[in-house]
Amino acid sequence: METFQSLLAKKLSDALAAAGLPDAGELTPATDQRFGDYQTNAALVLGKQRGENPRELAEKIIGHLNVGDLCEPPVVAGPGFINFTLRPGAIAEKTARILGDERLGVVETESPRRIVIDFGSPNVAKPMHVGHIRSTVLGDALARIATFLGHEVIRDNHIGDWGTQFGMVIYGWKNLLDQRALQQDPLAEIVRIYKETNALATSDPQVREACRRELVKLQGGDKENIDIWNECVAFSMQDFEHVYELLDIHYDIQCGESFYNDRLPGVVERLLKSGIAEISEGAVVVFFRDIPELADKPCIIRKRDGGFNYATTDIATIDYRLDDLKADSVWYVVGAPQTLHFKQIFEIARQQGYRADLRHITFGSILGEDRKLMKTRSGENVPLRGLLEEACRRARKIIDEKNPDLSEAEKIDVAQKIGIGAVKYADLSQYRMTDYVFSWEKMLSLQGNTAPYLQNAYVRIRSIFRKAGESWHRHPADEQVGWKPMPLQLGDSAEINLAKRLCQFAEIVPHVLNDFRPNILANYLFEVANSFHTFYEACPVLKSEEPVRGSRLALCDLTAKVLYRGLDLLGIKVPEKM
RNA sequence: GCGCCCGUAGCUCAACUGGAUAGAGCAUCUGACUACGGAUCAGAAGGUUGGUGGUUCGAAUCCUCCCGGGCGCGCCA
Repeated sequence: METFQSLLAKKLSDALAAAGLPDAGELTPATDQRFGDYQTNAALVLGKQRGENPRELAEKIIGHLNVGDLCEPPVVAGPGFINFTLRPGAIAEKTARILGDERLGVVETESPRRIVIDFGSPNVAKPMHVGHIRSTVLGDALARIATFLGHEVIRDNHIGDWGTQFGMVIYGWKNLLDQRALQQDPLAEIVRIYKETNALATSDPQVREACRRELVKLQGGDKENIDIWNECVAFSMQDFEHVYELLDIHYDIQCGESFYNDRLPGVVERLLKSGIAEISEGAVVVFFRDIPELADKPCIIRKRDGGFNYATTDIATIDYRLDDLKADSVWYVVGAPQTLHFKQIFEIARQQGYRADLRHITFGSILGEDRKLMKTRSGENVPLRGLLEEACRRARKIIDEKNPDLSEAEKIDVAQKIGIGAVKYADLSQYRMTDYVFSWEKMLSLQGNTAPYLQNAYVRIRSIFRKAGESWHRHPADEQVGWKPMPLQLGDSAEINLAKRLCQFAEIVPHVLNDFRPNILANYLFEVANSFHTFYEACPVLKSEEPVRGSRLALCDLTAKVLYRGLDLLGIKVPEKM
């Protein structure tokens, strides 16, 4: 199904051709309601190119525009914009058709790709903390949206389950472990011994050396150390799974760093053989002499002591994803501090001849109330699990106040949907590059541009349908077999605005992936909820007469569907009551 | 020192990638409750987009130089 935007873009293109003009400019939603619904700057661009008067060009283009079925007659405005205002009849017709479409008008991509999305990636022997929210929630939302648009998505959890920290964990396990504490709260005890060993190692060179030896034994396949490592990984995975269950985020594969161990020597060997890497000061290093930006920033892929580091692992990971998984594209949802690292390994991939689309999707840092960076290794981080449980507790408290009549089971379910939704939405509704100030109040506030506001709009609609009778009892997720689009009656400006908004869903969703910005979708959904509330105040639904009543119910129905689907694409659930 | 990112209303953030008079939400003020769920709605107030110079029909957006903040820069991940 074509969107208004794509329909008008085609008509514009036709008109330009008919006028003997080249394609130029773009057709976009109007920047302001006063300018109608859509606008094009084609005449401005052409005027500049050809040294002609833009307003005269605009008139000429309008003379060839054939949009009477969609719009009022287009008008020239300002320096030479052409403005389009949709006719209510066209909006009503489109709205009805979207209502009958399972995809709500969103067309699948014409060039589906296989995309590996690398997100989350917590470290073993450390609990997940607030710093993991952004990558996890953002990556999941992008995966959902890409899937909906017709791409084949592989969600990969690149767990940090290998590396020098295990020297310390194993040393601590052998020397500091408290068995009783391990049984009570395994991960907490592992974290404790890791932290204590870390402290010892910084002050005592002998401990540091002992940790290094444990690491070498682990890497050499020592049975005792491998067993300890396995246990630590298992305990950590249990903790991760609990968080993923709460978040309702699930992976297709979880190939952690250790998965690539036996591939590392081959990677280094191949890069040396092909001349991409060379030996420098005893280490194996890749230099980027031809790239000014990286010229003085070499990348070490084998340390002087023969050990591999995470650059080696990431190169092996790219090989695996492209050669074995046959990915066309890999998206790394990883914080901005690693920008240089990814530039390096992407460049190495390019030098090896890979032509896949590799993207580092960065995001800002999580800051504390003091506006300083929350440190990963400080040990003072807020555990993610506790944070999510706290969110649910706070949501529960509000539900108890606002809606005490719900059953206990409903309260538990609703509190989880609201609490988790609030945390996710807080992240997804803002531009990913800006730093995020962590704040309980901000995250859990149920006022304003928040998940609960959107959920409430949905709940109100569901409440209307509960009262409307049997024939309207379909759930928005249910299939609609045999739905016949019926003409809507759009009279009130609140109805027209809401309908236009709903038609834009198909324009917004694909746009999110242009720059990996779910906040565009979040803001759109907020506008939908806002338009709905305005409509809800201005236009009685159940009390109005047919055919207006049916038309308004249809509008409510589509609003519920758009909110349900839109929030689902963000990984946020909606309750039926709240 | 070099490189990357950021600076928008008192606060938290938008602005569909160069479009018209820069928009929301909190907070503040004024209205609307015998309510299709008020977790709402209508309205007011709030700005030299850090500063400067430039590019052009047009700049928060692009280029220059300053100011301020964050992050990174050979054997950690």
